[in-house]
Amino acid sequence: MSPAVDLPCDGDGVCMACKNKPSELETMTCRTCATPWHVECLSRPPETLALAADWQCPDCCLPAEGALSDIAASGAGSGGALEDLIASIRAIEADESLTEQEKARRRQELMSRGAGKEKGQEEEEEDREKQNGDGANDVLGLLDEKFNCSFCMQLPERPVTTPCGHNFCLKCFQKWLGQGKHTCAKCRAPIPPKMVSQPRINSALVVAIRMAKTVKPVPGNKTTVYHYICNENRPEKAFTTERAKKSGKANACSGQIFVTVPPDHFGPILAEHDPKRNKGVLVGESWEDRMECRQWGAHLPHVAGIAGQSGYGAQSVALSGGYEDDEDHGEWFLYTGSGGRDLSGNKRTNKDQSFDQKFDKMNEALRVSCRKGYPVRVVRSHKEKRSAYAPETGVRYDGIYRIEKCWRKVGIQGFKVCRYLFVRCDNEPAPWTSDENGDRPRPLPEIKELKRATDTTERKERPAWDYNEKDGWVWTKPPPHSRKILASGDVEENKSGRKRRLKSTNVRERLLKEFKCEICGKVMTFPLTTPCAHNFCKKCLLDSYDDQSFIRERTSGGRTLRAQKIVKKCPSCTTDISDFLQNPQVNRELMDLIESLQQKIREENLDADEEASDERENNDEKVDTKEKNDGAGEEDSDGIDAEDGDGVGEKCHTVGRKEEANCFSSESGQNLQKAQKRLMGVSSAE
DNA sequence: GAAGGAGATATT
DNA sequence: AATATCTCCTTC
Repeated sequence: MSPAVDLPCDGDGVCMACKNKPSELETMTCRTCATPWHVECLSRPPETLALAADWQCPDCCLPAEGALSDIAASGAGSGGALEDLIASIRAIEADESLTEQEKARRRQELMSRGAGKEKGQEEEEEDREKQNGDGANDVLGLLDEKFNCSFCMQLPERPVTTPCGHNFCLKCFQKWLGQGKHTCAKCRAPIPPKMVSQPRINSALVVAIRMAKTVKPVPGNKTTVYHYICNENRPEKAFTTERAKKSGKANACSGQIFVTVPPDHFGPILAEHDPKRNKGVLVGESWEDRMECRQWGAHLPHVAGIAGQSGYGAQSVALSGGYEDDEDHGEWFLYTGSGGRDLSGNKRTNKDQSFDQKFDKMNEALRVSCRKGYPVRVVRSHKEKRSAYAPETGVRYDGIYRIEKCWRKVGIQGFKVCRYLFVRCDNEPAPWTSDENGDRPRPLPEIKELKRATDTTERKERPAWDYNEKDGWVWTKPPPHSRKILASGDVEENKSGRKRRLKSTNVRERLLKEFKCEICGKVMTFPLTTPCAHNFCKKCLLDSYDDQSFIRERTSGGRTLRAQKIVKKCPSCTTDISDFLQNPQVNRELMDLIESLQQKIREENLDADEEASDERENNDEKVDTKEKNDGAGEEDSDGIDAEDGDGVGEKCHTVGRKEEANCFSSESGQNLQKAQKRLMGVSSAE
């Protein structure tokens, strides 16, 4: 429609004009908007090398139609505005502390700010940004940057969707149109005249974005995916921060956590938790040091020997020779609790005990694992020099143990220490044995020191991790539900967490409802947004026109008349969308969002199913929990959480205990199927 | 060359 | 604040 419009390169570096991918030498980058352009396809390439170095693209430079001048004209209006703006942009460019991405963001911000903004609007903008930051982005983690308006880099306030399926703020869009641009700023597809003169707000998006912005950050769920994503931006190896480098000191930063288990995951780390290798953490696997061991989730704390939470349980321990009372017999060992040492000041290596250990903190966590019969992962470090079972180098995963008993005794140094009897109970043989089978239940060793023991605790209930002839060592009840709802750094892990979570579930489901096709009423598949801002499944919309042709041939008395365009009204209004229907483009951003939402909901349903099982377990235990009040203050009852399952768990209540114990692992598979079916019910539009 | 001081780091 | 570490650096 327009003569020789200059086109830049797209995100993949392909020139939108000639469709070739020019080499770096053949492209020029605009100094203002940092967009690459194919030099050969420019209608007016720079004449000299000097000009090329300081080149501005056609979108940014031409005084008559350039964005900058328009902004200057429509903005402050004063003569110096343009110069000011350019000076500001140069300043951003020159700022070496900014990343390229940050520079681009600031440039965009400046451009949109320059365009005649009233006072107070900036503040509003900041608020909005804030909300984007800890609201939408964190809440759902779904309305991420790819959904932002490409002009202002924010979630669209009044979103409009082009027929080519791209979303922008109305204001930004209109500003763009005001510059005489009648093509999509993202893909350069032409924008129909009707939309130019009267852009429509996509109200489905409005509601969705508003909802996302108004909810507070929610703890995600404990799904593996979540924990994985949290670590994506870390390097693969442990690293040294700039700060540490400066002082020439330690390399104590952990690299990525590769496994997708929550930090308080009990038991083996299975293949399903290991997206990287898909094999899980195997017995005998070893790592260079505690940092690397941490990355594979076998034992997370990089200093402490016990991983656990008082009142909840301990997930893993490390044997590294820190306590001289330890006694290692391979298949069983006596472990000493932590504490009792004065490490104040800089006495990090102080091995001298100066006070009694108590069953608190980590020691209490171990005691909980003892009472419940939880599986505890054990790693041995080369630093354990007195044990024949310790590895020569590095840190090795030796499998699952159970704590059969714990007590206190007076240790070698004369102060009381907490003691734990660990007995191996893994389906895989230990790294030091030539036996090809895993452990079988074995009689407890005779412990001489038990005679002088105090505060002895033995397990009274059925262990959560136990042996049966058919399956070996398995969970006899659902593993404790992860309390690590948020990623590291979370401090708000309490009862209110559950409320917010409940809300978030609803929000996600409501969000999905917002994305209903206006024809089939189900969540859209391949969503189309018409220029009149109505949303449909691609299939629904295309199917609703019997006559697939766009032009009607007319004849009159043997004479061919001018062909007549067939009017195709939008199913939701009277607008003729026949032009749009010729080449309807799926709103990919919207589709991605919908898919993410569905994925989240599916995971949450799975989660809810598990929680329902948790509750059932709790009910069973209610009788004997009375005597235990340990950690009551900080432990929020799992039973409350279970209500999240919106009735999903109901059915499970009819399942007998015995069956449930045996088929626990297959149960989750069934849940997956159930969840998938539910989801299909919502989303299948075909 | 070994031992230990000191600073960094992550989790409770 | 504590912790069953890691590293670089200094001291013996």
